[in-house]
Amino acid sequence: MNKTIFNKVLVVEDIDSINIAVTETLKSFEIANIEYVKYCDEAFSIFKKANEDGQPFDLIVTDLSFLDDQTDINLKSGEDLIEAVRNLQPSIKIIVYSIEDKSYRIQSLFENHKINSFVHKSRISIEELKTAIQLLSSNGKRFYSPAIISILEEEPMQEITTYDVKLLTLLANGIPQDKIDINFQEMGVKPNSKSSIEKRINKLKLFFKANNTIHLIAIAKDMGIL
Amino acid sequence: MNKTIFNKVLVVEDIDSINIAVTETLKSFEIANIEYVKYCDEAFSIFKKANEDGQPFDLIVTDLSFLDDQTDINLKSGEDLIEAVRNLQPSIKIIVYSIEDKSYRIQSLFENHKINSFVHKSRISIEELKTAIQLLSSNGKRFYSPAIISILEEEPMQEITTYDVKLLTLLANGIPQDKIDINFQEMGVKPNSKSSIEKRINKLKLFFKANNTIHLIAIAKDMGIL
DNA sequence: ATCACAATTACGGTTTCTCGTAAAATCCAA
DNA sequence: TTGGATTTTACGAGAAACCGTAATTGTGAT
Repeated sequence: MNKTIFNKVLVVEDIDSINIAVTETLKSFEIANIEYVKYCDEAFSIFKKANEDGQPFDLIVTDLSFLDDQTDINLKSGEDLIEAVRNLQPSIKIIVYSIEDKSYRIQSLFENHKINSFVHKSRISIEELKTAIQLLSSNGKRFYSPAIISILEEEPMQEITTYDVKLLTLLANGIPQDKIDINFQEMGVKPNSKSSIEKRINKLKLFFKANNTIHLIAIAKDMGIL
Repeated sequence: MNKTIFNKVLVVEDIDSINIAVTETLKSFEIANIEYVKYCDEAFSIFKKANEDGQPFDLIVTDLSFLDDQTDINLKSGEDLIEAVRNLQPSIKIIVYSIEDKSYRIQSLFENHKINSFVHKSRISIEELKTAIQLLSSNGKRFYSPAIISILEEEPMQEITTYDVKLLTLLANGIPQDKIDINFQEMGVKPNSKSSIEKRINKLKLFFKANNTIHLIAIAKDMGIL
């Protein structure tokens, strides 16, 4: 029992206490080769070497955010790592193990980064991690932490486009509303008149029930959009 | 060796993987009684009972932020728990083990909550946690994670008062600038004329190098002040 | 009590943002 | 291609925020 199809697993997690517990959990499965690292860049170089040596990993368990300890960092986040890894070896299975609970970001993980499972760091996350690995091994099925599923369902959030994110980002960076048209023109972003920008900000305020633009940016920050 | 003066320790940490690793670490010391919980409220009731039974804890290791899983939560954060515990048993030793890295919040922990040590969750935090316990046990000395010391030193941040935080909070909650005077009057906050509020916002914008109020709130959010 | 200095408040002109309306451009179906 | 609807852009009046200055109040030292 506890046998999986996985022979070689890479754990990417910076915080040592979590890294220890996850690695320990993996040992309860009969996995021949478990490696763990605390930096994305290190993870990618180990991954790349294994691939070139004909001994590729078949599962990665990774966090999303990492402390920046040192200079000269190439891959700054789990997203960056996942993208680099997927380019090199599209078939790799990826489980994200993270505290993230913003629907916007989690949806993006599945849609843009094609991750296989998302385990939410929580009071019962080690059990969920085991389940995720079992499911992925036995029939390749995805796993979402149940607590996350309800979050994904309750807020469609499809309303928010990349256009909105660019707009909100400029506002949050202190660009005055009536200078944003210039920025958008330079960036080649399409509806870029003062009027359109004004209207879009208004829609966003309605959507997020914000009293004014300041409130809007605060809400966007809270929701993890910015 | 590895002997400490601590006989009864309470670990308060919601994420199971971390909880496991911390508890395991404590077992490497010769501590007779280690208990661990995943909720602040549960922590306090256990703490209180131990105190009443004449078997009080002499050390608490706690996180700061907790997922809210359930309804009817009394103590919502590590700060709340620490305050409740300090009221009941002022002599208790408290180590905070957290990912927090905002100077504003950490300073407040030492100044307002009189914690004994702060261990920053990091790639080397388990070793630091051991050091913190040893130091506290042998000569009652504080421990700050070295990475945090540099953060505390580089930004004095004493400029930011509770008045500023109240002001920024109202702005972030969508209260228009020229209605804040009314709010402050109702709250009994002292300088509360439109003019003073305006001036204070201006100072904050200078201090944080913000182009406008929107930018200011975004920066405050990023720095963890809000 | 009085003076000097700082903090707080008041106020007016200017800029920026807001909101409604309407013209112009674009898109899509018949 | 044409008409109708939607999207984008333009504009102006009113509201809110910004900025400089000045009046008022408060505080501490003598």
